[in-house]
Amino acid sequence: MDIKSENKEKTTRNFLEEIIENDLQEGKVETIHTRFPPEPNGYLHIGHAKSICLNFGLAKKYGGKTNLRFDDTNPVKEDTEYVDSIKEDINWLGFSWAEEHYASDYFDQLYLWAIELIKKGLAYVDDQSLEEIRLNRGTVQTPGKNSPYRDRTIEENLRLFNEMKQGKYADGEKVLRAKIDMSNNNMNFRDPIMYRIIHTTHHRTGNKWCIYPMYDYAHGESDSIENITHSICTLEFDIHRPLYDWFIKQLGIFPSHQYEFARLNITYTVMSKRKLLQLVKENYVSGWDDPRMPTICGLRRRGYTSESIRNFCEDIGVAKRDNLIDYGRLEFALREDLNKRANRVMAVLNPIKLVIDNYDENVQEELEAVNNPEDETKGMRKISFSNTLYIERDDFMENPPKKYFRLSIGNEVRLRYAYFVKCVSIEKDDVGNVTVVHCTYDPLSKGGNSPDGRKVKGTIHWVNAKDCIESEVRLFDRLFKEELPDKVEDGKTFLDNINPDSLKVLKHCKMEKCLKDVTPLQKFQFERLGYFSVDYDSKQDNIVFNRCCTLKETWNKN
RNA sequence: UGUCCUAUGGUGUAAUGGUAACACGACUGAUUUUGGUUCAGUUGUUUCUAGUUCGAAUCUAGAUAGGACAACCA
Repeated sequence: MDIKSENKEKTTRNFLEEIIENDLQEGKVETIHTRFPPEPNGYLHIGHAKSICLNFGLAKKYGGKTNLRFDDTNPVKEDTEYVDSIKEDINWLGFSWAEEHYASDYFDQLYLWAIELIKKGLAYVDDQSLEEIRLNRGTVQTPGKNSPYRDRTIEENLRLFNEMKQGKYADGEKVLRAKIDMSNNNMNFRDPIMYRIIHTTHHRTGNKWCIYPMYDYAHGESDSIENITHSICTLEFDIHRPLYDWFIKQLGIFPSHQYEFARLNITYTVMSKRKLLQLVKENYVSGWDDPRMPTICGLRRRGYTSESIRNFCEDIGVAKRDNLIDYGRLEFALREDLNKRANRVMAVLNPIKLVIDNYDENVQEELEAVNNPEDETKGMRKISFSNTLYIERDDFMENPPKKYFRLSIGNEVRLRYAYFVKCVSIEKDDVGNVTVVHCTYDPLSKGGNSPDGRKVKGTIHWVNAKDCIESEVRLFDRLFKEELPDKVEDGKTFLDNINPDSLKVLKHCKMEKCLKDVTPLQKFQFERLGYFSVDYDSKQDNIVFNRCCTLKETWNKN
């Protein structure tokens, strides 16, 4: 354990750590200050977790701090429902922010700075329509054309901008633009829009404003106001950095700097908020927290621990090249964590009755079982045993293949923590399905070992049919059939790649009675089956378990 | 037919001009009262071409490939 954690200690640095260490060393900054800037227009997903771990992790590592700032500059998409869920998820992940801010807190300051830019001749009010602006912007290969309103006087711009703020104009009638360069190779420099008119109630500022700043104008300034030293974002903002720097330079304010990393992609999942929203709105899943969703709340409900998610984010590293992480990496992180912390218990998902012919049907005895072989402190528990049990239907075969270690007629196996049993006969129904497996047991093998030293190859799990409880179990498979759900032929969408069999609900599963008083999110390993987490839908008389993931299977791979 | 970013095993990530390594996966084997865990081992890598250098994954140039950019989104 010590050796392992020592080995895990990282001796190398990623590119962001290098930048920070250089900045610290050269005295460019005294201490670092990062921020996590979600727009409250959707739930956080595993890609955000990477960003959260980076921003909070880096600050923590170098003794700095991290702000939470909601990037709420577009009232038509944003809602307090989302700010609440975002805060909950960050906390659950195990991070706490130094300060909580909203871009909307800075609307007054931003407005003043816009006036300053107008006065410097660096911004103007444009009357062109949306279409005209788009047309005159040119393309990536051809330069744009100056707006006919580009050379209005400062006085006129000031008056018009004020009238925009007063609500004198309708949505889309006018915008405020930075006056930069309509033929710049970087499209972001072709007189980017700073303010647009939106007559919509904002979740925080209500109806105070009808003009709202665009991302490019608001983000860098917000960073600057908060003295953010390292503004870390994803690669697609790389091309915005020159503009980010331009506004800060023209305003002469605190020079925050932006650094970009490659966003997380995982096989068999989609990560865009728009698409996740669509899955929710169109009922492909039960909600943002559906256990098949890659959202933080979905993963939580699926049974992921925050530690496993943090470990995952640490393991995958960070760089500037595009990446596609195997879904199995996430599962590995979960298994690694749950193996240590989840108590083991026996449950039969697809039951078949097993009757022990030579065991007294009036007797019920108690046997001892280990709660967690990886953690002695978890102790032991009693499990009850009788002549009538349930075992997994898969654990019996009438005509077993070559390397089958489980029950078949004439074969002996160990019932975990109980006895050796040998199958002597079976019963079938009219259509030929096996209904009862009859066995004899070896009384001397109590606890699972025979005094004569004879070995059995297989050990199977079971529950006592006479006092087990029943519950519901939900099994999940990947939500999409394709590794890259977004990669589709013309005319198709990612929705065409949805896996129709991603949810399987099992009722009347048989459980050890010790599971009767569980609470949501409590986790167990059902021996030989996988890790399971108690779902929020659980009722006193119908506990629901979600399968987090299976155990690793090293046989039967085809 | 523009500008910018990127290119290391199957997948990720290191190596900061000096022995290409770590994790996951895959495959062997050992241990095992979970076909789990654990342990030991095997497999397999610098996109290409030229240049600089005693020496290049690393620096330079070109090529190729992938990605980003033409929202009154963030």
